[in-house]
Amino acid sequence: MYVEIATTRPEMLPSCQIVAVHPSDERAPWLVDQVLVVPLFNKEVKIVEDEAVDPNFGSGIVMICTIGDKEDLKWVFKYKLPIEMSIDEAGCMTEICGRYKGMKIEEAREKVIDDLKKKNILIKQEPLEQNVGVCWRCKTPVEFINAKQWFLKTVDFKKMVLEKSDEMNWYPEFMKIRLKDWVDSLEWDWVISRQRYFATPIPLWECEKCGEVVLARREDCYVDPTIDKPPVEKCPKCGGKLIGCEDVFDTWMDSSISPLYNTFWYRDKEKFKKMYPMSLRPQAHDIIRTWAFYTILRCTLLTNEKPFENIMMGGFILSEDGTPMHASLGNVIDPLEVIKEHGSDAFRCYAASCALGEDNPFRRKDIIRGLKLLRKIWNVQQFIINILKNEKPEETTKLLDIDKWILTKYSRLVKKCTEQMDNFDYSQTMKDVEYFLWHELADHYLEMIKASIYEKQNVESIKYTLYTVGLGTLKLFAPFFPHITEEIYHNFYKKFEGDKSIHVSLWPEPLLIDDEKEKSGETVKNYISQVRSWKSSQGIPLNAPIPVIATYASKDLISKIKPSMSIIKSTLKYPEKHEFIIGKPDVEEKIKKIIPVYSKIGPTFKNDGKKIVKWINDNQNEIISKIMSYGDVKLSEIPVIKTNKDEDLLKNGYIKVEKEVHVKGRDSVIISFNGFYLELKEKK
RNA sequence: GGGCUAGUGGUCUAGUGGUUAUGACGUCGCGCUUACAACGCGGAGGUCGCCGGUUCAAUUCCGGCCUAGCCCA
Repeated sequence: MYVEIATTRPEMLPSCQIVAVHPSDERAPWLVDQVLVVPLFNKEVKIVEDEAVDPNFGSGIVMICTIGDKEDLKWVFKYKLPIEMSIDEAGCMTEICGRYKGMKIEEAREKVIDDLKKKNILIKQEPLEQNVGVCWRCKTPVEFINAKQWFLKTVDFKKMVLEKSDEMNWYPEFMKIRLKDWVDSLEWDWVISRQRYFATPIPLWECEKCGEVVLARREDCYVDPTIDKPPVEKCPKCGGKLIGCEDVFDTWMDSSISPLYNTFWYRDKEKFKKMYPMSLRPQAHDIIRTWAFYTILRCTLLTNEKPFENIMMGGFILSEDGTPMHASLGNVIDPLEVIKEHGSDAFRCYAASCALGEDNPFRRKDIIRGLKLLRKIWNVQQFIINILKNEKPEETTKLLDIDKWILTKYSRLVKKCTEQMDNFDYSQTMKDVEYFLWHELADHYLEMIKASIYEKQNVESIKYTLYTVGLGTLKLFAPFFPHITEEIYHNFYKKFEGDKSIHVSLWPEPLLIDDEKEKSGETVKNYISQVRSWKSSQGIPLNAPIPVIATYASKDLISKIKPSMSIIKSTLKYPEKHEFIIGKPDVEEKIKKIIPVYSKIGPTFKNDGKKIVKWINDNQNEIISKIMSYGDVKLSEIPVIKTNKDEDLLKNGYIKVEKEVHVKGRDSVIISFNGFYLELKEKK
């Protein structure tokens, strides 16, 4: 009689301890408690029943060896099996393996299989895909060995660690789940001893005879017990010889006290009280189960308090092809060389553009973007400094609409950036500041005030605004580009501000939020940029005068731009007698297209929405002519749906119209955009 | 195998339950404009990984799959 067993580790037969079958297996009732003889080794083992056996794997019967895998280890503890090792530290078969002793694992495996075949014991052999732990360097499968180690009690403190982790803010939040899953899966304590050459020695001696442990005295540390003498001559218990511990600590034993070390724990009570817990732990996501976990565990055990308030998880910088950098792959990018070539601020621009917690391929080209931005910052600041003429402008209440506009924009930016930085969303912050500097301040505000400054109009309010926004923007950039911002600060702002470095100066505060002026400013900005882009499209140089006689628009629009009349005229080189007129010039307007508004039609008509949209698209001409003659179309006029509603489509926002303007008369040209109509004297 | 995350123009990336999806790099065209031509303006370039579900409407929410990254003492 025999029992069929499938195994991936035939070379472990000599360390087979028991054989297990699932309790529900129909063979279980007569197999359990029977004794089997291990082939080739004539060793007697018992059969047990165990829920953990997978009845669908192999023959449904499993042999338990010391120690093939993690499952085996569990069974070792459960059934208190003897730990008879078949593989030694060198990866060779041990004494108990008989004629296979001294062979390498693979060799022994082959020989055992051969011998099983010879004896006709092997029934079947088939390939199996497996997931085995391997050495990260040489890819050799990792084996369990039986060795004496030092442990730190950990399993008892799982709940404590999770509670402390909940007290901290995790950025991004989902990284906390990784810690939780790790802690929940912990089954044994932390092995803190390592058999290595370089690390912190474990400061203790053991009695040769009775195993008594003698710890180093605190005042004697740092201690290397393989060199230094123990604090007592002989074993205090039996008088035996004391032998220094040759093991060293797991590296995380050292790194897990970094918050304690940095806050002067045990060295300066006051500093410690002030600084602990630390405000921030920045780290990468690959060492959550090590650095983060062991730090929380150890610091909490020693202080009863969490080690830090916030934990921020950066991603990896991958190689340019998107694969992780490894010395062995030869795809490592040396940051020092990048910095040497392009400067560290440009490099930081790339780094800061990577979203928190996400891996990003390194892109040399993104550093070029950084250089461009730095150049823009420099040029904008030089322009501002040049206008300010070595003076700090007085605070003034006589602000122009566009001053209030840019100050409002700036204040909103400060508010947003402050909130984002508080949440470690630095990549968004850098983009927001960049957008503001480049596409609000430089492209629009500076363009709008330029002519005014040259003509010496409104100089005070503009100077005040430039100084405020210039310095504030520089401060917002400071965390990202510490060098260029510091340089500009020292060159100009420092003598007025007094702080010895921009990096110790106060973070800016929002100072003005004016919704109304913000809207006016936006209108002026769009007006000017539309005219500039029209000039550009006509091939007219931007500084060439254009004969725009009048601007027509609604009362509301005119009231928004009229206060900025002088800015508009000087910026666009309008003739002095240009007029802003409420109303429309003598033009003919034609509706070109009817556009359905999905966000209005959808929620109102649900399933009928599609029919309505189709009807609108199919009946463009009919709808256009109805609007031209009656001003609007009613819902009840749509034949494809039944409705009692009598609402007007256009008036109630179910549709939008696209218009085309035609000129009436011959000696002027009309350009129109966003509700404005500009009348130009025709050229020639 | 398990947990977490990501997949968007050529490349990298932002973002959103509303139909014309952001920006950068690259590319093409136009323009020297008293801070910046290493600049400005404009254009081209996308079945938002695949399949299904929820919804009037999905790139977005849900489920499955594929691919990639990190971790699994």
